[in-house]
Amino acid sequence: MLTPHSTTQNHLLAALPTAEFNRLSPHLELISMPLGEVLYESGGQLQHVYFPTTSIISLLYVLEDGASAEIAVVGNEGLLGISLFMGGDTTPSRAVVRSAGYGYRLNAQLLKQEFNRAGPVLRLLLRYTQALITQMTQTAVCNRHHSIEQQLCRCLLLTLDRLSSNSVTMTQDLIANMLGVRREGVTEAAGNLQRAELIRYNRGHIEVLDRPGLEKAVCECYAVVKIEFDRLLSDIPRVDTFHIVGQSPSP
Amino acid sequence: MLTPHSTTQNHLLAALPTAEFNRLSPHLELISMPLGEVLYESGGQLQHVYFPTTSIISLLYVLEDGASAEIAVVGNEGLLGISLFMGGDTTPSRAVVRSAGYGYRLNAQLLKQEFNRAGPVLRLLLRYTQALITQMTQTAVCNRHHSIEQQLCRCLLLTLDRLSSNSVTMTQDLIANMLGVRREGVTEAAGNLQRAELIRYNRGHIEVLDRPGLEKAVCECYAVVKIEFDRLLSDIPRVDTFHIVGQSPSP
DNA sequence: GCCCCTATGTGGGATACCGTACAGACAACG
DNA sequence: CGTTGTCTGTACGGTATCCCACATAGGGGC
Repeated sequence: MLTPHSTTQNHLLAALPTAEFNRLSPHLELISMPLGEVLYESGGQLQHVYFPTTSIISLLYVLEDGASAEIAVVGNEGLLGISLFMGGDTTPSRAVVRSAGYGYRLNAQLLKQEFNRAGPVLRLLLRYTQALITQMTQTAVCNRHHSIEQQLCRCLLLTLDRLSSNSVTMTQDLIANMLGVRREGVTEAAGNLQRAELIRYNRGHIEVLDRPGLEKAVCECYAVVKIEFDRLLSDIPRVDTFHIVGQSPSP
Repeated sequence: MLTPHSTTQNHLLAALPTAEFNRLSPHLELISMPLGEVLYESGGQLQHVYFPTTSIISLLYVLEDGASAEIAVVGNEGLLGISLFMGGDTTPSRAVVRSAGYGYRLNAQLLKQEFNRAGPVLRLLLRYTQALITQMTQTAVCNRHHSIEQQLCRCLLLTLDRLSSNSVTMTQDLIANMLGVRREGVTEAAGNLQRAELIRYNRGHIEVLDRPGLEKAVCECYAVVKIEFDRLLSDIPRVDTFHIVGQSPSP
């Protein structure tokens, strides 16, 4: 948290061409996102879009009976609020901060205006949306076919990719909500990973000891999504006036 | 199959403003889509987009080990090939004809050109994409939390909505592939529905006897998606020169 | 140091679904 | 009219996950 905040920490903002970035940047507000904060409620009108930098946001779908499942994750690689420019104005899902941190907020109208110029911003956002769709569909299949333990690995790796550290703050209860399973199921899976010395667990703090080991234990879904994100978003033009620091996507 | 074919049978085509429709219509090819035909393979380049009229297409995701799951359905309400204009050029999913019929095919480049005019076609297609995203996310949650029987009901209702008849041609094996479960699981669920006199089953032919009964047996997922489709696509402007025949979405 | 709350671990019974194997039944085709 | 292949029904054991109940343990406030 001592690192200075910069809009370039968000890959989409960093990928904006200079002209577009300069139009938007005066309106970007840095905000803090505490763990558990609800940024969008299901069905609510979107007033802002969010560009996470150090925070991670979970798109959760909640059923009538309270059961839930995570359908996608948004971190410093993306943006929260795609339904704004897709035309719906509302989302059918809830957005919850899943890892505390910071992000930039932008007024919904301003983003819409920029989108409607039908220039590079539109193309960039649609590409990102396409990548997000891949993540959602992969989640659908993963929910059907893979074990809790595999999904826990995926969940941890998705989190690691969006953080610079290898220690994660998430209770088993929170993870259970995201995976749409019981807390006890997570306890068991986490116990297995701990016995295999892949992670160390302690009251809401997970330390990843062996990332390559996690990558061996995870299902194919993780890599598929990662590769698709890279394919769709790695060749996007970067702003020419500075370089991206830290977590740039691996080639 | 004796009904004359018209582009207006596809709701998206019917919703195009006159000018846009006139630009595209000379290039629309009516094609027949036999059951089981693969229109897109996972990872393949898209040469055409498809506007189904009487056919129904399944977006299937196939895992490395051959296991599969349906992530969305496209019928006369939509279009197949969104990743074309979203920027990816390829899809990570397979598109299979799940109910034989007809549809119109359009050259990929022509659709892209029209999309890039950034006019009503772009807005219409993005709205449709948003609706499709809802369907995908709902499928993800449904896969996690609902029983095979509920999902079978959903599958049948999705099919009915896209056909004018109430008899469906699908083997239990095909359904099992789409739901991502064993064939025997479908046999059992279908047996239950048959004993409850909701459907009648016979070697690949399902006759729906009691649609209201199916709607009572299905999970919430069906209605959520339907409502969202209506919300996003019901108020789209229709072509002013003719009326839509048949299967218009119920209000 | 003590208390309470939250987080985690454990266990036993129920259930939904899977994997496999096989039997009957209908249709198409010779 | 029989053969063959496809489609459907059934049965049995195995397993992952669920549901419920309860035990344990660390941490913060007092």
